[in-house]
Amino acid sequence: MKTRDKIILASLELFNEKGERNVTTNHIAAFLNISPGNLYYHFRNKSDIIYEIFLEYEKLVDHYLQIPTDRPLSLDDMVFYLESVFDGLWSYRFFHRDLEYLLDSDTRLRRDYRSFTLRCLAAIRCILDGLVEGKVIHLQSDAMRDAMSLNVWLVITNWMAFLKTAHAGEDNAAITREQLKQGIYQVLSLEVPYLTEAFEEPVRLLREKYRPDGYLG
Amino acid sequence: MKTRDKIILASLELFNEKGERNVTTNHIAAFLNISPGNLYYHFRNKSDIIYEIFLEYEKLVDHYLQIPTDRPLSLDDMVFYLESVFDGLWSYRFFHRDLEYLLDSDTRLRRDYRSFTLRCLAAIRCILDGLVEGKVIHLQSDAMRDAMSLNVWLVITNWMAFLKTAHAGEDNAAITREQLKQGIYQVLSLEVPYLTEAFEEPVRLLREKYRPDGYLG
DNA sequence: GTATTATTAGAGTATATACTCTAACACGTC
DNA sequence: GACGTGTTAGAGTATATACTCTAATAATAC
Repeated sequence: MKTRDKIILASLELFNEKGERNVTTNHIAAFLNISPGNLYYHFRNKSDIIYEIFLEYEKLVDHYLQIPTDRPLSLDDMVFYLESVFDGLWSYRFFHRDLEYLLDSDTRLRRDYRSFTLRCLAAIRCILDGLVEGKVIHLQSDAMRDAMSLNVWLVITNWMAFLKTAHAGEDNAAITREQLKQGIYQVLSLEVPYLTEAFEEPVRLLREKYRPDGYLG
Repeated sequence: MKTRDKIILASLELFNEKGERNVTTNHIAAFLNISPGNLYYHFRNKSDIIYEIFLEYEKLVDHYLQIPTDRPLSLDDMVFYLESVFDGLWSYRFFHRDLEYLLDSDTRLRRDYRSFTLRCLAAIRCILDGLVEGKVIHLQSDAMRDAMSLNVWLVITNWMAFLKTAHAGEDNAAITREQLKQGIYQVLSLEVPYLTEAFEEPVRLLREKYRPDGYLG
């Protein structure tokens, strides 16, 4: 593998594990057994590494959130989208942790992340529209669909942070991918009141599957 | 005013304005025209300042979230709680920004913040119960009330971060207290499907009042 | 093989950061 | 005015951080 790619991979791994703030360029170089000079040959600065990681994150999510608009959506479709998004969130979980700082120190990232957010919101809105068309949910008003989309986004992007703070464990509270997926339960809860009768039971079962098991304990 | 209190106040102001990560103890001392030695006479380290600020934040929110359980709650009650919580969020807005890092570097804060979160969740749950009793909303199942409480919490605590990222403005995007309050619109949206018929119109009007005016523009 | 370019090592630097230490000052008490 | 306690100044330090520079090595082209 090319050194440049190794740097990106190692950075992502270290960022996810320790948080971007706690990982210096020297750490990354040491982790890879390369010199700082080498690292800086491939990247002008730390921000550039982060930006590169963001581009991959963006690509991944954009890939998964290609919503077909020529057909209604099923419950399975929705589960697929949720699973995909939470997978992405897991793989790049460092990102939302220090988001504000990252955006403040890189205007390019700020611009791109903003449009990424808007794209995600639009995709969520599309999914809702598709689910309405597929008679999974009913959600008449346009404004309510928008409000709902945004709430879905807020719940998804905040779930990881909530887990980290609510977790009873030690400082080094290790959140698992499984626990993260329990955020799906919360998103499904948002949809419950809008379900058509036919889907009340299927979604009940689905939520059962993702139900958290006492993270508040 | 005592120097100790001045330090807390100045720290809060600088943290809110620039983010905790960008504010050093030397900055705080310089801002107050006192020496670093003086600052460290009053606080053993930066974490102690942050912890002290958290205690005030906690006290404020705990004060507002005293929910009477001996009577049903009205719509006005709910608006009061929402306004209060968002006010608190505004006054201590630096806190949620670097939350994970802060909790990682101070186990005492981690412990206390966790119990604070659980208390807030319990309070939200109480409010929902009170609103059901007051026939503002209907929400039968226990599990759904819990899920709803958590979603309310997730939306509230993530609203500020969302604004910061979605804001079209420059790097130094100045979010206003008014924009923050628009988060209330999102919380009210969560409740819409559960409203009793009598409260559909009042809440519609209320939401109108808080409706965002094109932050996505 | 030689010239050129891409890659790498590794020592080094300017700056910042959290924090310390000592001496002085303020202020009340007796 | 002497003593004690609480407060403050300000210089200083050990460490870390992001990043640079030069020279050497590998890869590629011709």
